[in-house]
Amino acid sequence: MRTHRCGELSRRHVGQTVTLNGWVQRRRDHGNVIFIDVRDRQGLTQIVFNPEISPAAHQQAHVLRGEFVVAVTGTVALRPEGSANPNLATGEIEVLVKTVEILNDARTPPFLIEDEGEVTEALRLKYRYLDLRRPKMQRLLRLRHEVMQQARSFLNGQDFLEVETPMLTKSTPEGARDYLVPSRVNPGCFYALPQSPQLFKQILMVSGIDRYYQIARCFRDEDLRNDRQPEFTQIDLELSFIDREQVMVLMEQMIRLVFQTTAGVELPAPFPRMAYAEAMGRYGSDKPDLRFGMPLHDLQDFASKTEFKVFRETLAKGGIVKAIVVKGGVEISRSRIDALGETAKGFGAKGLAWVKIVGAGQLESVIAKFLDARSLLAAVPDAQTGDLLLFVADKPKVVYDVLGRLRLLLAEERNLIDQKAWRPLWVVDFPMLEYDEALKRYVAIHHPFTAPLDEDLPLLETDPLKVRAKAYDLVMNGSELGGGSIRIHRREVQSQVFDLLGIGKEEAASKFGFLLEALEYGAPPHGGIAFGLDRLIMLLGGADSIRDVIAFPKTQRAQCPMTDAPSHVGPEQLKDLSIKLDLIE
RNA sequence: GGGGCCGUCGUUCAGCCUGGUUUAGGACGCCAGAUUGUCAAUCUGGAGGUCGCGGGUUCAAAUCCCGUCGGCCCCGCCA
Repeated sequence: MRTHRCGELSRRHVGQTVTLNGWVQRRRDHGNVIFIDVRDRQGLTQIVFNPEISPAAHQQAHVLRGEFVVAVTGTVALRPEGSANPNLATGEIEVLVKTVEILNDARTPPFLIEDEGEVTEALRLKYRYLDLRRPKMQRLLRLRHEVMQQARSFLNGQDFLEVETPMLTKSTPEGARDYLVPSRVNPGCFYALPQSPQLFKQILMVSGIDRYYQIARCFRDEDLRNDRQPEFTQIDLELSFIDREQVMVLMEQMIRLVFQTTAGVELPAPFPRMAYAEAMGRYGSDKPDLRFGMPLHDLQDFASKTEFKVFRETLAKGGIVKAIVVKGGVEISRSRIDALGETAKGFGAKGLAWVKIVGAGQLESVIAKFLDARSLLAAVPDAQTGDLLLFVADKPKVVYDVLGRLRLLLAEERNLIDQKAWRPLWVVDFPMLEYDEALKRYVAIHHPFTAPLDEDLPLLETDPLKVRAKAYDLVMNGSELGGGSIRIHRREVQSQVFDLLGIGKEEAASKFGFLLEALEYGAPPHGGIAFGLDRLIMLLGGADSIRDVIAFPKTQRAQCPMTDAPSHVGPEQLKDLSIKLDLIE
């Protein structure tokens, strides 16, 4: 079989007799001389069939077709003067074939195995094994492997133990919808596939594992998106006897190493930090994209003094007024601004006020007569002649959300994003709870095991919404790479939080009883974090869909076009599981 | 649950708005022949499509209407 890979031969090998195995990429038949590119994971090598070297092999070359699997043996030779191919790693040499063996033939593939020319994704997924032969997909799979290896090797070096946790586990309240698995030996009972190994990794801390990690598959039965699959992978870890500062410092090292070794990207040290309140106030997002400016400007003072009724009434009702500055935005047409207004309404705003600064102290706007140019420009020092200001007045949550999203949309539209920049950011001091109007109760922003800041502990009883958590998210270029927290390690605090979340004693006992009990047996202070591996690969590899970084992903309807999963099962299988179907039309 | 875009030879795209001039066209691929230096080889010739599916309007439907299936994007959802 093979002596070399298709990407490794160079002028060093000239004169050697080698055997290559691989797939026929392309055949160029010149009559007497036939060229074939043989491809494997490593690359391409041009092999030459010449009747003067081997009439038999030359004869056989006529039947070779794309994607045939071959073994070729021949001599490595320098290509003739002027015929080297500088675009090919092996372009200086070629293999003069003595013998060729067809290891397998192949049907004509439904699409070409090359990066050029996009093919419908449905077709790619049906023939995923062919799609994965394409260099782009090979590169992404390799990148994924390398990221995992770098993370593993870093964590191993830091004395972490890789421990596997169950896939068949217990359904938990809160969070996403669970994937359920019926239990045959316990009729009527169901396992849930883990949404994350959260509870187990905390238990492992109680077990004295001290430092745990796992490249963990997680399952969430929610609707899919461009960056969301029903099963995805986390680099999941947990540490004992640490505080959040130590976690962040350690994780920065890991992320910096991964970026450096797998993508050659040097990230700043240390990563900047930002409190949640500042992220929301300045960027309208808890995962701000720092590759461009366009911050939100606070207009409380200005709005309180203006004649514009909408602003004043919003303030009177406890709302806020903020604005973003679109540099050079006077050129934006009225119809485009109206469309932005519709977009803003789609995001939940009641409306979008706008002002064009057409000259020194000169405003152009339907509301210009209510506004004093001088005090507006004083309130928004960024704004200059030629700029467009967009205002939203509403409850804080709406203002942040709408302006935050407009900020991203406009940055994209106006090409303000530095595509080469890498801007990591730790977002810290998240609120622990928010109030869910629909459920009429508090819900955990991170999860119910997140510890409150020590100094905010008393607020748990007096003003729970003011309580900040020992949580941290790592954000890169506006997407969340990972998040974690220091956990509650004392039973009484955990019970208090469950009370606030409206999780009764009985429910807590039946759902998390094992964790609560474990906390009573000497649980060490602990905390951890989980990184979304798929999204990390997307960022590093420049992939525009999560499906491109997963070998066998699902379509938007959570189906696999290759295997046709999920599928119906026979009555015997259902009977074994004590399941009767009641399909709703 | 909701909104949007898309579906035409193996692939990809045009044609659709404004129904008939289309025997549904181009490129890539495929097949055959030619070809001794190509590497997205080239040249010549050829095969290949019930226009996703069903129904309707019409003298006439790829084209207009309704429904349906599938793909993608987004909102909701994703502690």
